[in-house]
Amino acid sequence: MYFYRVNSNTEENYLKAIYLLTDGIREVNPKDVSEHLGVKMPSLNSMMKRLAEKELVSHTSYKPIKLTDKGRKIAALIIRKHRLTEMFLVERMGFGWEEVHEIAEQIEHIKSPLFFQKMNEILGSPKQDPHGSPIPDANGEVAEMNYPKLSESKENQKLRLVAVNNSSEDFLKFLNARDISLGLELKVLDIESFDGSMSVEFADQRTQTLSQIVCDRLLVTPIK
Amino acid sequence: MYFYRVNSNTEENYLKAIYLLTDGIREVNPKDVSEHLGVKMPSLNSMMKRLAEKELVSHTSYKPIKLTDKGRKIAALIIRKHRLTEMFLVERMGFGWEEVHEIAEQIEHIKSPLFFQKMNEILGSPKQDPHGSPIPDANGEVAEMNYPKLSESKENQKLRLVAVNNSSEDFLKFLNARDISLGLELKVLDIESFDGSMSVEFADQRTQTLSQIVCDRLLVTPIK
DNA sequence: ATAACAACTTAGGTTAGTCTAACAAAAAAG
DNA sequence: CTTTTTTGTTAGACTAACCTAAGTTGTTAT
Ligand SMILES: [Mn+2]
Ligand SMILES: [Mn+2]
Ligand SMILES: [Mn+2]
Ligand SMILES: [Mn+2]
Repeated sequence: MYFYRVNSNTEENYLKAIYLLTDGIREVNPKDVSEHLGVKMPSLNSMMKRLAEKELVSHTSYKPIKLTDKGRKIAALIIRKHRLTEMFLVERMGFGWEEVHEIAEQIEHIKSPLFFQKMNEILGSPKQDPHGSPIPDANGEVAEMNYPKLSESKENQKLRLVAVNNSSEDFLKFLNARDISLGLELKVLDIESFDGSMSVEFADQRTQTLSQIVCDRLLVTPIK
Repeated sequence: MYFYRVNSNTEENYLKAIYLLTDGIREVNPKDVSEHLGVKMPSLNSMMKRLAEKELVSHTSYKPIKLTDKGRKIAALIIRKHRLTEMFLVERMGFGWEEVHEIAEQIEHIKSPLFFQKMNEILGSPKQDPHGSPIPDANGEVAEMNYPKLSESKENQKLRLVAVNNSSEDFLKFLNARDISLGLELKVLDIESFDGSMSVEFADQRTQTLSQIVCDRLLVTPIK
């Protein structure tokens, strides 16, 4: 019978960062992780030693970082808790999708399997979070959805907005102000070749021009 | 314009412990606080220095400890978050009253005023937690309810169970097993003078004998 | 009043998690 | 193929939160 070693919140945040930068499976350069977390390289470096010691990451000097199977599973389960929380906050507590990330960043570390089990039941085992990101299952398995960006679409294509790439409050408020939310149907009318901006028509006939930066952050799926 | 200094989870736990041992206003001996928190005296001692430095407690060497007004308010607001959380877990997430304390112990430290505001709204500004303890208001003011213990009641008195003194999982499971929950009406039939145990009759005619230890933990109010 | 004991404080050590400064390796530029 | 720049590592310092061991103060018991 093994003892279940609990990781600190900080360790969990490092694991999650690596997961998000690698989809769990690729490698990532230390610098990118340190920037993602907002810590300096020596902090990253000593944490990698600890996590390597615990066999949650594999890392040899001057080489990129990768999660081990064990590390990947732990990270996926933290992300599961994060996304379940976001869904719960939106669906059961009346939060807007732009308000939930910071709170979920904290609640994901709550030590209580039952708490997240209850959330999951209440929500009916949701498969996506409020931003369209997939929720890993209770074993840490993720159904990878590889939706294309709106910016990669062609003219006249009819699309449905299924996820956003970026959950920053500013960006989501920008979308709110324009009544752009998940599930929205749209058609690409025109693509400006010199700046990559797109004119799109929404289901309710509204027409808007979206900058390339915005189009890069909207994930879509073709319809009809 | 003042900057709002955030306290660490640990600092919050110390403040809360002192509050619970003093009702916010009395003094308490360092030893009692250290035992309540499960830390050794030197840990308590150095934390008292920090909190005194921050003007949240007043403490001079070899004297008992007291919260300052500032410290009392902060502590009451943490207790508010704790009890709101317990209520939310029971009322909106289907937890039993015996399951919520440990989770609330963690969630009380979540940094998000909006999160607790939403909880409060959803619950309709509850005045008590699932164990009958009063929930401080948003200014940290508490309506002190001084319910007597069942053990202090006289024979033939009709009573309603309004709170429990102790929220340990074991005790609450003991009550669950006997279908004893808040609101239950009961009558004291008989008091054993040599061990302080009581025979009580519940509203549904069931009759039980409760040990003094149990009767000490049940808070009641007279009816009719 | 003095001894014994419990409560409290001080000194100093540990681990987690961060940082800056200095150095080493790898990658990019010339 | 050097030189420069960027990336990564090591060393060492700092704070928060804990501990043990040793000494002090205050309180009870004789
Ligand atoms: Mn998020
Ligand atoms: Mn987090
Ligand atoms: Mn509680
Ligand atoms: Mn707590």
